[in-house]
Amino acid sequence: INGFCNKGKMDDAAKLLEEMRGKGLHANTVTLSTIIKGLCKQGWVDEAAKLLEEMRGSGLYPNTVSFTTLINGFCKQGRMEEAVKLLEEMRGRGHYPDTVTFNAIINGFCKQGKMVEAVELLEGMRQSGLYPDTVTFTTVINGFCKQGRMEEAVKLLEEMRGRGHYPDTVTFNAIINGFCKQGKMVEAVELLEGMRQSGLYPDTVTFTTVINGFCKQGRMEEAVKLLEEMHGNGLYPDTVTFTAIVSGLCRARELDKATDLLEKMVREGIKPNVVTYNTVILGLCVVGKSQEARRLLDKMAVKGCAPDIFTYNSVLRAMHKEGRVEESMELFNELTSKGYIPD
RNA sequence: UUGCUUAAGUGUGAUUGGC
Repeated sequence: INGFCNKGKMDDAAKLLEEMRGKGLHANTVTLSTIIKGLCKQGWVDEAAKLLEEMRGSGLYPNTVSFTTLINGFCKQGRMEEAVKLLEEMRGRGHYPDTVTFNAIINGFCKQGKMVEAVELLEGMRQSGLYPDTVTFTTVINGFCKQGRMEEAVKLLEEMRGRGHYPDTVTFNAIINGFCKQGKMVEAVELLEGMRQSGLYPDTVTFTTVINGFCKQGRMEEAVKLLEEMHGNGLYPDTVTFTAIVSGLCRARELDKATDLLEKMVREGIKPNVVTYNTVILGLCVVGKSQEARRLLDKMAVKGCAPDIFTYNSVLRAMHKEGRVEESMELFNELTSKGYIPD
């Protein structure tokens, strides 16, 4: 059931649940939490909340994990008031929030850019007898990074160390990304090379972050050099890594190299996903090759990668720019008939 | 009864040319 829920296949999960019942097996708290998570992942948070509510008095009790999962679901939708209300409710029902619960809420505030609330909660956890952990600090550090407040991010990194918490690779990745987004590649590379001194190893995300930083500055040679360095570190580029470079090549108007790289990654057994295709399609559109873009849109579908509204928008806009009104009308009809909602 | 094992929750990277 967890496997299906993680893949978003709620129908299959329901079938298994049904099969369980048929065999006289009872769902338990873990089953309940698993299904709540599955519903939330689909964006069906209200259904998840209803499910938790309905389980009252059914002998199937939600616990701290169940509540936290649902709280995280609300947070992911930016529904912070409801998340906080649920926090109160679980307390009222005798379930104590733990560090994971707070981390979910703190992340929710960070994603809304509400750093005051996030820091307040980080400091206020103690009053609930809870201690922030590496995830808590990383969450808030990332929040500062996303706002470009790098001084505060670094200050918090030092503070967590002072409090005896060790940053991990994810913490560094967040900070490195912050510097990259500010165009401060010197600092980013320094951290990439310096993290070993903290006993930490860069991973695929670290390299991809810095590679993307170089790509965004049009420094493709340095990006490719880093890509090659990965192997020496026992790391392999993944779909995201390749997409970052493909995007850089598109930006640099090197469409031939971008399409070559797309084919190369397939040969190396790394599957392009919808973002990768969108990147190349947008690249083609921008240089006025809407027909080639259209062909690639059809091809991705054949390869089992469904286009999304982003894909269609790129091609539609390019067709209009090129004065291909009929083709764009045709494509528009196609997307609506396939059930896509124009945005 | 005791022990072991397994299953659920939180943080980081890629596509978003108005010029």
